[in-house]
Amino acid sequence: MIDLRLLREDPDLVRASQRTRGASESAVDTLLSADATRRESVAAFEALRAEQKQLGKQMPKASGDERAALIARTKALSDEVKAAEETVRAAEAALTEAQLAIPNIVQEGAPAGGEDDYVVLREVGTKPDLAEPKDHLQLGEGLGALDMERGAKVSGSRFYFLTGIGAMLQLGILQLGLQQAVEYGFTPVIPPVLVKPETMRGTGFLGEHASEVYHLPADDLYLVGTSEVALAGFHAGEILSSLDEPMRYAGWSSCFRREAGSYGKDTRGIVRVHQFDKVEMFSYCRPELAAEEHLRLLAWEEELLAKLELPYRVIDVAAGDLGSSAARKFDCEAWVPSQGRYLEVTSTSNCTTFQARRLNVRYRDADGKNQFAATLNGTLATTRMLVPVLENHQQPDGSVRVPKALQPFVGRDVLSP
RNA sequence: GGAGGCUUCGCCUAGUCUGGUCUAUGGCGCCGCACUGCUAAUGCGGUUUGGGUCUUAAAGCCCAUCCCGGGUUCGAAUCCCGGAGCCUCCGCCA
Repeated sequence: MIDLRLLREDPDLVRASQRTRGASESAVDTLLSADATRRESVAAFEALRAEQKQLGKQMPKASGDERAALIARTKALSDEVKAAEETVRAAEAALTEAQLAIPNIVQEGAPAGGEDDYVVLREVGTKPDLAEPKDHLQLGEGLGALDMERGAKVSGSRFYFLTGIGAMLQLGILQLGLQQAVEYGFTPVIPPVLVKPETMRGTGFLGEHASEVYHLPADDLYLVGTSEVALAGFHAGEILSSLDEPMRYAGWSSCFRREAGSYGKDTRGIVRVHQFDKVEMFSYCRPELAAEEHLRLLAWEEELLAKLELPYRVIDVAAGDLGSSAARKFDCEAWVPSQGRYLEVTSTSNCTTFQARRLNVRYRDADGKNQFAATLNGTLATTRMLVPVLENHQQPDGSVRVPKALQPFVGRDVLSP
């Protein structure tokens, strides 16, 4: 959620942000008035409550008629206090609702507009020259690495088995990612993948993404769509004693997504699936350092893509496509020869203090004051990377060259049928 | 699954039976100051968090906060109900 103080001081900044996203400007005025209403109701309640406490103090000393009069007075006051409290509660609920309706303030420099208004920052690597590229599914099946049919038999569409060399390849990619993260000082984490509603809500995934999330009603738990959820919740409600250096975590987990509303989209192979594995970078840092930390996460993502020897491009995602928590987002898209297009394989978001405000993650600054931390996340390695890895490194005979960095994990330099 | 115990301002802890003087005790830690010819000891002071109000700002004042949510009451850390977490024992499973 956005900072109400900032909103009061500079509502035009928020309006401008809404404009770049193509989102509602009137929501800003709704929030402003909800804020004013809440403060009025709080003041009214507190005045009554102060009187009640004042009179309550006289009670033990009073006796006889005086006491009877006091009780009569405070009895009436008691009802007024309860009513005022109820008003405050309603005002607070209205405020929260209005506050949740406004997404994070877009970082300066992010392109305005919608999904197609991204800006390509750079293209890296050389696309392979393939006469008739096979797609990852053909290659994967040919290698005995991927079994979609049995995935569907056992669990339904968008489920799959990674078998033999496919399993090794995926583990290799993930381990390569985790190893790199550890080298750069990340704390590796294997988090729970089932989380409580408050954790899911705190990270913002029960808003516009609610239909994407698996819910287990018997236990009222949610399956995470990314370990970002658990890593963001890790320090929820805490005051971090020092944040001079960013606190960096690398979460390794399975991820679950319902992919509701994507029927007919990316139905072939493992591009879009209900369950996959991912190593996710997550960083808590001081807000003023968030922008540079964001670039660092992006650089680490690119470093991994380079190790996988993939051609890719980096895009600066347009404001309208950021999602509610991000102020800025960069995607790395790997080249997919069979489709002749780039495919998103990693994504890094700077959530500034938006997510931390909801999760109540703070740190003590140099003056000893508590401030909300900034949170950032970025994909390091994921199942989806199997697609460009198989396709870009394929050879005419259907074998696949293993990138050097993966060879120690996979145990061979060429995968053949 | 059953029974019991616990949860207090960073940590430990008093207070809960017997509701008001709890504006929550003490210790440890931490911060500041004083003193001593150095970082030790001692003394004094400060030290939950959030919100409101006022202010250029600070201070001040007010409200909330004793795991969470309800209730009883003029008044709840304290009594009642529900829930969560932790611990112990029993059962079950491994």
